[in-house]
Amino acid sequence: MKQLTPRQQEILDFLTGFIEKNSYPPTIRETAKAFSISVKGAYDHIKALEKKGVIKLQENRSRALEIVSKKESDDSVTEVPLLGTIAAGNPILAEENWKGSVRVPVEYARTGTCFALRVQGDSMRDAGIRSGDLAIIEQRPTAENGEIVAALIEDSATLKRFFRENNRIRLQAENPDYAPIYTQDVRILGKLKAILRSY
Amino acid sequence: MKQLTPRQQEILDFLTGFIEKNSYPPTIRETAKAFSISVKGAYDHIKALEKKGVIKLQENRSRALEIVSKKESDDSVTEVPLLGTIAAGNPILAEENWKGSVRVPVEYARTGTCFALRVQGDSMRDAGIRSGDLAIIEQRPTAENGEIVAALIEDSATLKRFFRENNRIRLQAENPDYAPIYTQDVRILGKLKAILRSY
DNA sequence: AAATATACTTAACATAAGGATAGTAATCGG
DNA sequence: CCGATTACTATCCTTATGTTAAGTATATTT
Repeated sequence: MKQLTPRQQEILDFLTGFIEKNSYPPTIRETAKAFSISVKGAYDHIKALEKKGVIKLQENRSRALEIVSKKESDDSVTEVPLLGTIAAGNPILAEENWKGSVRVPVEYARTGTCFALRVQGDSMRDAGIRSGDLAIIEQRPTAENGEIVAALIEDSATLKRFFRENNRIRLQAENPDYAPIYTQDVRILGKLKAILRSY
Repeated sequence: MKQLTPRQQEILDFLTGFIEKNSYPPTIRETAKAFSISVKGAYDHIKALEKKGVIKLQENRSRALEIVSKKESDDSVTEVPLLGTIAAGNPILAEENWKGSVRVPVEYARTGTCFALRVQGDSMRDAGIRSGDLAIIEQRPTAENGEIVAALIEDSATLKRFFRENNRIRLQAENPDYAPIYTQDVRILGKLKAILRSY
């Protein structure tokens, strides 16, 4: 990474400060105004910063500016991906399923093998799991009887209690309003490790 | 802060995920595209989120969106004290009450003002709170009607739903087997911020 | 001396994006 | 039953914004 000129450093400081304050980057015009220079002046500076590799831009998009810097890591928490709808064929951790990521204390999740789901519906109500809760799932292809698992039912991950019976699998909700699901072929995504709820 | 609908939660998850990934927020059109809905559809959702106070917008500026809770969240985890039996006279955070400490991601607790309790009993069963859960409490001397609070009852901290009535306070369990407690004088330790459960 | 980089200017353009208007349909609490 | 809220569609308008063009002036490097 090349050396920045004093002026470029000033511009960069402004960008960082702006993001710090507003949580989104400034437009080129906002930058221009802050330094009382022309739009093109600011544009050139920002392009120069991109060329020197300290920021990244996306063409033709407003405020699409990212400051390239070190990512902080902390070993008492892990980041696990938060998944949304899960397309049937794909590996569950595929980009398409990704909805964001959440930080979880290591006590609750192991990096790499865990992911998070936002609970929808009250089918596990009597197990104390409520709509809106964050479920931390440890990836596993199968489970023990009685464990709560995340299973793929019609393209969406659902929490149910798992029971292997003679020639079928029973997925049991924990709410009398829901009938058990019997199936020979179900994709088990993993087993429930933790529930996090915030008020 | 009002409750979000499932759809609104989805939208919010997308916003958070997008920012996580790109370091700047999406435009309304990008949001619309992600959900394959119209621009106005996405616009309404975002406005609804603003109205509910979970995000902040600036008028007439592209991507000028800030997620409110994320404001002070950056430095990952805090340690909060885990309290056991609480001696009546003492300040709750007195050494004697300490049973250890737990690490919690900052999203769930603010340092200094929060502490943790291990839930005992099933009096809050119907609120999805179970024996063994870890409750994160934010210290407060009082609470709003309907909030779940930790109150000091006979030297031990108990979770109950709080209601201020004419000349008394009603502490209501969330389980028909438990009668409400009426009292003129109760010590409110704080209000429930989060529930963490591990399997 | 020529080429390149820095640090700007004014002007113009295309389109990305926010926001308004109008309307449909379903759900929910009083 | 009514009004409010949720969850959208489709069209339109205006402004905001990235980007290019064309140019000036001063340094720095080759």
